[in-house]
Amino acid sequence: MIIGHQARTTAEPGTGAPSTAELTDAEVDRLFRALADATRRDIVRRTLTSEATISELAGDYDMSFAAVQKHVTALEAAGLVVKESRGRERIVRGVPERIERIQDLLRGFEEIWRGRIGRMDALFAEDSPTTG
Amino acid sequence: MIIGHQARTTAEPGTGAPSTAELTDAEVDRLFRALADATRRDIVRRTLTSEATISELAGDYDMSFAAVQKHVTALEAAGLVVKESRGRERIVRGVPERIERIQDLLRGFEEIWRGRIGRMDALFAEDSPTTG
DNA sequence: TTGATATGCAACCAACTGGTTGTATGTTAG
DNA sequence: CTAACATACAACCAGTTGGTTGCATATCAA
Repeated sequence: MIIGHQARTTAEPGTGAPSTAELTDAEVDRLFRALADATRRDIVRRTLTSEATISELAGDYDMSFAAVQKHVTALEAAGLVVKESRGRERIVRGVPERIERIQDLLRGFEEIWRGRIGRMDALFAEDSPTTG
Repeated sequence: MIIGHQARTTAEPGTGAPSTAELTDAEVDRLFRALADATRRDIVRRTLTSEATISELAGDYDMSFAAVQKHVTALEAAGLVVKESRGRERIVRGVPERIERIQDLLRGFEEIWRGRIGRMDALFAEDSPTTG
């Protein structure tokens, strides 16, 4: 069906994480990979409800400060959180728009197979008049 | 907020991919990781619309048969596709329920921050009677 | 049986991940 | 200034990933 799927979307805007605009394959990769870790999912959940410093986050997981810091960096690269400097601290906040973006992506998948079902319905409709 | 987040759900049902039942952290990991690759996303898209053999899939990507085979194995382990034997061929089909499951997960995230907004609305409601 | 096709699987490899420790730098408190 | 705190970052390491090739096995076609 598709061979050059790695060059589907527009060029990379700079490996950053823009809020609007199409996502490149690499960005979608980063997005899903960032969520493929329970600690990172938990950090996202946490920072969606209330902001937290890296120290606060690090205090709640059974790993080093540096490890948590790297998780936050991965989430930031994926655009799932943003960091803001406040004095010597870094405030981490979840980015709901990014979650919605993933939902959009999956809705795309959903439409694909809904489309298949729709076609099946059409076939049934040719046989029986009231196939709901 | 949560420390023992790795032991939230029920025990693993056998590293398989059941259609119903709660997903363990490890299963969610596998699910997101499986989607963190453009080739695998493309295979899922393809097999959601129409089934395909491994050979057919392998023919469309610029990599070896074995590589595509491993991608399919990863997707199968994540429950995103199922394989069925038909003679010497293996028919690969996408599993829409699994996509829906991820949507459910993300909807959980959405509710978290919607909850925050809801609380903000409540605060505004105390000040002005017709906010929204 | 023979040959072509479709798959499965193991061994191998480079690159990446997810953790560690150590050190440097910037910021706040006395 | 000095000490404590918060962060950044580099180096290191074991395990995983994503690709390869080669070989074994099963099925289909003559």
